[in-house]
Amino acid sequence: MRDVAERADVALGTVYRYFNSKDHLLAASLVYWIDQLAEVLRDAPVPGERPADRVANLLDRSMRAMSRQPQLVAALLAAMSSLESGVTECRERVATTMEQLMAQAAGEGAPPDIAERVRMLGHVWNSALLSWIHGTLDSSRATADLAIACRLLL
Amino acid sequence: MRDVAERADVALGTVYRYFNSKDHLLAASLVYWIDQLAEVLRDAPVPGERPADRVANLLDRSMRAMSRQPQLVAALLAAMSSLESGVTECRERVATTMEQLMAQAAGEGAPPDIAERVRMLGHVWNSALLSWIHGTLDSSRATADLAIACRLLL
DNA sequence: AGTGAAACAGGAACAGGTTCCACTCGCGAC
DNA sequence: GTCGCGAGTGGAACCTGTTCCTGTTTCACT
Repeated sequence: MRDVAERADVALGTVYRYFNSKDHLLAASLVYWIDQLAEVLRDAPVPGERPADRVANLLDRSMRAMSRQPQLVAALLAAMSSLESGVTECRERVATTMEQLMAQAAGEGAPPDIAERVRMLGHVWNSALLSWIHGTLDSSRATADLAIACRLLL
Repeated sequence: MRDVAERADVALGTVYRYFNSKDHLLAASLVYWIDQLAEVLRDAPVPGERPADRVANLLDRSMRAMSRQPQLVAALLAAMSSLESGVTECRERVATTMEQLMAQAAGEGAPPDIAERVRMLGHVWNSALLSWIHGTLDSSRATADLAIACRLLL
């Protein structure tokens, strides 16, 4: 945090005026990151025959984007799982963005209870990401799990 | 950690001989906790007609057990999402235990690709638990999500 | 009995996230 | 013009997880 303050040319206390904690700061920067990713993905319509294919493709792309900065993403996601209050808001914004992207990618031919299914996919996405940064799953296996979940759920 | 050392009547360094970090200590105690829970659940066969019902019931019970000590569970789960090395082993032990329980509860009438489906359920379980301790989902909603996932996946 | 390794005590020291406080400065309201 | 206020400064201090070091005990093995 001292380094951040120095790089931003402000006092340490000033950083803490805008962010409750280090985790909050990191989580907020993940929100920024994801928003940018979402913007890029929104403009590039996902290919694929069936909804499951399209959503799987979307998640694959997101995964790929993240796996270009594994350490950064690991730090940001670790911060996201903090219990600190300011982080909660960030978590919800990220979750909403992802579900919107998925629902949109599902598009035509999606089952009527799509929202429910997309929420479940959101859960799998969360957990797969964590498994990845925790080293339990490498990025290709995480992507594979996501594809499986899409197939089973859509 | 100083308090732990004092309560255990050992020196601080001794605690660090057995646990890499505070997170490791907490994660290890979650492993202990879950193992006990698993023992209880193993002896009480889960009721339910179909596999989905039985697994949903199992997860409901687990959730109920955990929601008796929300703060403790929150602290332990927060520790589990640490990037520290010692914690990884604990995470894997917990995941294995849960998947065993679920596969066992699924029992007869389960689809042939049950292992895959149970892995997906494991993902949902992870994420639902986190959503719960993060306050995004209350425990009944988390249980509901788990039931939905069981229905869709089994 | 002698020895060496591992475990432990006791405590100092370090690191970095967080808080606190006294003070300054710019700016809009009156 | 000046008054009041909120943002910002600079730095000390605090808290607690973690490390390190020195000396001591325990115990299996020879």
